[in-house]
Amino acid sequence: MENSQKALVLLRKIIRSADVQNKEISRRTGLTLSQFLLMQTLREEGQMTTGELAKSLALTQATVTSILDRLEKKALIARERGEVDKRKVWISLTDAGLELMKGAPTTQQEVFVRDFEDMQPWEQSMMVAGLERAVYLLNAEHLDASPVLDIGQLDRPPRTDAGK
Amino acid sequence: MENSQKALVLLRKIIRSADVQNKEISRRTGLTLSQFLLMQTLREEGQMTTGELAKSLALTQATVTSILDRLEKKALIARERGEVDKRKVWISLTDAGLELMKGAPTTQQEVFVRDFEDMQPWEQSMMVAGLERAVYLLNAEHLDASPVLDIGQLDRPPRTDAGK
DNA sequence: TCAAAAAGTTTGATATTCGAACTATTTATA
DNA sequence: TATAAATAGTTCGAATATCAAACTTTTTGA
Repeated sequence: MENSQKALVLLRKIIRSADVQNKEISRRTGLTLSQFLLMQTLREEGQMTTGELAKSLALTQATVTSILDRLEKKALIARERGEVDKRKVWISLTDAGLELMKGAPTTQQEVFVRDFEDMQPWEQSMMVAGLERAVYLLNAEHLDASPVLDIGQLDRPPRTDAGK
Repeated sequence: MENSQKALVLLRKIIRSADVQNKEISRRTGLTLSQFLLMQTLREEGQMTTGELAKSLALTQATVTSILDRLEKKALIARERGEVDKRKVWISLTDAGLELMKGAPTTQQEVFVRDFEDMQPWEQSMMVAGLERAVYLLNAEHLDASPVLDIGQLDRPPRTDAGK
């Protein structure tokens, strides 16, 4: 098999594996997968508008609105009409929402990290280098992604709305 | 940043990028995302049972049945009752289904392949090796959850219907 | 000033998704 | 060997997801 085909198959395996993980975690939190991914995005990015959420999740605004409706009913997110630009609606996690996401046990990732740290340094570097190269080819460097496991992310300074 | 955190960030970038791509592609084929992913799995794995599909996609059998219903109505997949084990139902792509998937040569993937082939052989090998290692780690953690047909097992032998 | 653009919601339609109950078949065991 | 348990798949009902199109409100640009 071509090397490029091998790489594509491996990438798809990574993606599928992540999908499985996300589904498991979302079930553990009592959320649907879409709700969980939306909450995860919010946790990473802080306050966002409906439109930004839609773009980040590759969904339409209408879809995001309907997911937000349900999360709001559960008091996991809050809507706030923009003050500068009154068309915008700023979404943020409530305390309950933050708590739920903090409690989302990323056991899977913990296992990944433990196994990773068992590898030889040269192996670690090789893997990171390989992944970096793949991300570059996928043109995905610009995508905003944080390591979900990193609890420190939770108290990232709130995004400044200024430039919006 | 820790190497392991770097790796997690890179993996998440790959996953988001793929999600966006998949949504684009599925729209182009006139399929929903779920239908597309199911067809993609079939194309990669060949003939599969409903249950194997469900496990591979991290869905319940009931869900897969309903997606299959719609794909069958469009004549993109075919069901065939197992001969050896009559409880099983073997799913395969029809010619039309194959054609549709062949015709979905994701532009993104073409770009990926072209760029990949521009790389030095040693770089190609490094990337494949890195990805392989990542897939291995991701698999290892999943093994305890579902011992049977694990997602993306590395060197799964080509499917033989005999023993089924 | 006012038409177009932008942000978000609503509506209506189809699809996804699950758990639970069901049928048919196979396997295990007493 | 009889039969209880397990396995494979479907059906059903209910909650969600998802989109396109139409709509409201607000901002921008000419």
